Amino acid sequence: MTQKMNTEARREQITGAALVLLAERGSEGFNIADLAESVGLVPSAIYRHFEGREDVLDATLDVFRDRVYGLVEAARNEAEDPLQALELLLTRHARLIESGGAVPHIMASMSAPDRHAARPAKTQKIFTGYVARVERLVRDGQESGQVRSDIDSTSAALLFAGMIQPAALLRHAEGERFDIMAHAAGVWELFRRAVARD
Amino acid sequence: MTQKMNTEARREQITGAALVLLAERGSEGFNIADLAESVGLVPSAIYRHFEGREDVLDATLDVFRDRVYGLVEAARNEAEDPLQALELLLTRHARLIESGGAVPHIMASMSAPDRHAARPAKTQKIFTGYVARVERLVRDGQESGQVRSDIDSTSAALLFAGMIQPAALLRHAEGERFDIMAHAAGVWELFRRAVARD
DNA sequence: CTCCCATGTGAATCCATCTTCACATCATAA
DNA sequence: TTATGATGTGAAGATGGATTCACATGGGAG
Repeated sequence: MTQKMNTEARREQITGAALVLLAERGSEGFNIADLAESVGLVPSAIYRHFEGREDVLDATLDVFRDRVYGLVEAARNEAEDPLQALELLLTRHARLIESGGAVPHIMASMSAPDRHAARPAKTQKIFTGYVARVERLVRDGQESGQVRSDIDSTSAALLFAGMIQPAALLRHAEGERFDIMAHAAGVWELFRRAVARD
Repeated sequence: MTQKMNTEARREQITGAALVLLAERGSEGFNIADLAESVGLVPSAIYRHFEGREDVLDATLDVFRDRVYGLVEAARNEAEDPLQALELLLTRHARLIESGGAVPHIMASMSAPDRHAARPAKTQKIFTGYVARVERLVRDGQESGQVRSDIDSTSAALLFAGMIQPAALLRHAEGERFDIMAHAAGVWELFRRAVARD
């Protein structure tokens, strides 16, 4: 029999594995059997720790949110200034996607409505929260004079989000052939030119 | 009994309805019963015109591709120059999303793998085809001197695609409250500043 | 050391779809 | 007008995955 674990540790293990599966296949392809297998359990064992599939997804979404928001906070703290924070954030997103943690893929896939329908609302809230955090960085940049004051911070934040999303799709489509780090660098140049005060 | 129709007309009606349903709920929530109902048929009738669910999705993807590529061609033909074509294209995407035809939503949702797995490859091909077409517009702009020649056309094309994708998500999340036309205008200003030769 | 409850298992069972099938009906071609 | 094949219908069957449940087992409190 698989080693027993207390529920708390097991839940973390499971949500972590779920995040990987979601990045690979989206929520449609996500199923309990594969999830169980990926943590070395039998499907029914999942129900010792979660109420059901939807509950797993919900908990996984929490993990996801914390990681993504954590990325923004880390970038903010480590960078010297807001513009550099944005660049750092972009780089880290790219690296995350490169290593398989397809953030935007998850976003898109989880927001598809299902009949129980608490999940899409939650996903969307995570996205708007993300955009709001980026927007704050942009506004900070405006206050510090690095970013042009005549641009709309919301537009800039959405544009920033948009730099990452297609990259994840392409990465999925083309795999290794798509050099996502190079993409990040190229697109950052464009973004900087659009928003930076020169 | 529902009026009979010849298969060709019925297929068009069905794929059209499928596109609407996909935009609303993604491929996960897409089911034959609802599709049948939305064209006033009984589920089994769908099988008179398609081999099965996957076949419906495949055919719908064709319709989708033609519409999206058609949008690019139309913009190219109607505009005076490449840059204007891009702006026109962006506006039309926005309008399409506003009226419920959530293009990027469909993209993301259809690319999720399933076990038969021909669909994701096809979806991704549509996306890369779209990016390639936008990239051509960018290069045309470079040749005509409107667009800076020192930017990477692929990066620019992906950035362009990225202007639309988050907008569709937000539109889904916030509905009417999110003014997508205003977003398009704001983000276009940024894009233009990034790529236009001034 | 031993008992017990949280955790793990395998075999049902449930359930929502998709899919098939025998039968009905309409469009249309001759 | 009528025969025929294409299209529509309802009910039954097949499928795949989620969920439940009775039973097994091991880690740790006492």
